[in-house]
Amino acid sequence: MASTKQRANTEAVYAQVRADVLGGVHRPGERLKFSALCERYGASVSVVREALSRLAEQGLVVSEPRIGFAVRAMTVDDLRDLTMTRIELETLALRKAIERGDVDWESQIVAAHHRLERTAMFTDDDAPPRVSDDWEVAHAAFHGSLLSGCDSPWLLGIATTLRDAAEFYRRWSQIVEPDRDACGEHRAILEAALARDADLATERLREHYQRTADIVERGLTEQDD
Amino acid sequence: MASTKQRANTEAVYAQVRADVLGGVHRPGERLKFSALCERYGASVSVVREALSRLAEQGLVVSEPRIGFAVRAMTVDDLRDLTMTRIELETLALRKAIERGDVDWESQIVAAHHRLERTAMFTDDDAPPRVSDDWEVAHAAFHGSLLSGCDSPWLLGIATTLRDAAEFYRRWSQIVEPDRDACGEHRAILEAALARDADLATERLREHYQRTADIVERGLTEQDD
DNA sequence: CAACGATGGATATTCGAATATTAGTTGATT
DNA sequence: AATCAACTAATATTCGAATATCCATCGTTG
Repeated sequence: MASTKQRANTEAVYAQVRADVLGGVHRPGERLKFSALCERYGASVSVVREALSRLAEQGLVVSEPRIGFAVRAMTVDDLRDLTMTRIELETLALRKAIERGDVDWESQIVAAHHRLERTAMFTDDDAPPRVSDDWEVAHAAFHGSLLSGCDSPWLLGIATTLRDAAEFYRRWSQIVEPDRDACGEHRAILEAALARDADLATERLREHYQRTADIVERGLTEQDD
Repeated sequence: MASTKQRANTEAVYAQVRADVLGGVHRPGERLKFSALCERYGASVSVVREALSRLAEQGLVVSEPRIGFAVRAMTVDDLRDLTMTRIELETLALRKAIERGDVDWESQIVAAHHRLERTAMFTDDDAPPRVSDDWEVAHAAFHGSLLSGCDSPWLLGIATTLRDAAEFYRRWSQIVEPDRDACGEHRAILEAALARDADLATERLREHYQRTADIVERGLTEQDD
């Protein structure tokens, strides 16, 4: 916002580029040129390069040495692999969370779900109804809180990486599915988790993710750009 | 090899720093100063910085903004979490590999195992017997090949990250365990995989990793530095 | 006409100096 | 003697210019 020529710091630029890739500012497959990015983020090549190489390390952008960086491309195969891996991993984490989670964890997931339920899913100002940023944040927070009880930094770290990749896909297939009761699905997962029914909770989580992936895949093959 | 003042390229420096961290050149917890690294690798700060930030992204080194980088510290808690996560994940991958793997995969694991079996485990030139680099490479290749049949880039990528972290621990607790029959353990895993017995193979893999982790943990608490 | 090589513009990569930050030390004040 | 501020040395961070590489275009040669 401030147009003052302040020194940019890597962490901020990194976070912004990441948010922009996740948020759909840069299209999948699009090349990310230094000149353009430096201007956009008001930083020098060094800090932009560091941000991009970190993002490349986590797979959100790809790096072709001596050629440049580009936003990760989306393919059906990759989406399926990602979905499968994510389901398996989160199943594992959720199971542990249900087994180990204490009252603190229960409070957290109840709170996160409440916030999600009370956040409007769509923007009402934009002409084409779009999923609101607030909802995306609350949604990620709810799913994150579910796993947080598993008490395994490694598992949580991996799950976060996979969630980011999945969010990237979701953003680009904003097919409005009016029939779908996402709210009810979340509530059902929450209830099973609170009831400490690991089999039921993980099965509901699996269906939830699979359903989303199917919608995304349909959108992907239809537009087919 | 040529000591000529050629331009260093990031990829090479990254690979070398990574190998040195994994190989034990830099001690756990040790600070990584730019001046020293630039000299050691004959590169400028930019390329060293990029290498370190990528390594930080995958958790092998830690970054404290404005303070510097340091090699990841080792703790018993982290080791246990890592081991558990790795076992769960590789179990998943191995199960899929056994289910989906074709003759090509079978050939690969047989070949990798043969090489491992024929590689000397210890160096005979060094005064204190140390696990040889060749064996480390062959060992990583064997375990990698076991999972390679699972046909899931995401799963394989995560497994590689975890394997690197585990290797880091292993390097620093080179307790010679003369009684252990590592060779036999590998053969047993191979045989179960070839027999397509997923339950047996994953159980043997789990025991194999758990045994290693226990040894590492013992070394960790004993030296206690 | 096809294949190959040269040329120039666009772009990524690397460098080293300039700048900002931290941490340790000295010296002054209470 | 203890506390804190100012200074200094060590170090990380950022910048923009210099360099190397890629890619498309055009001309040359067989």
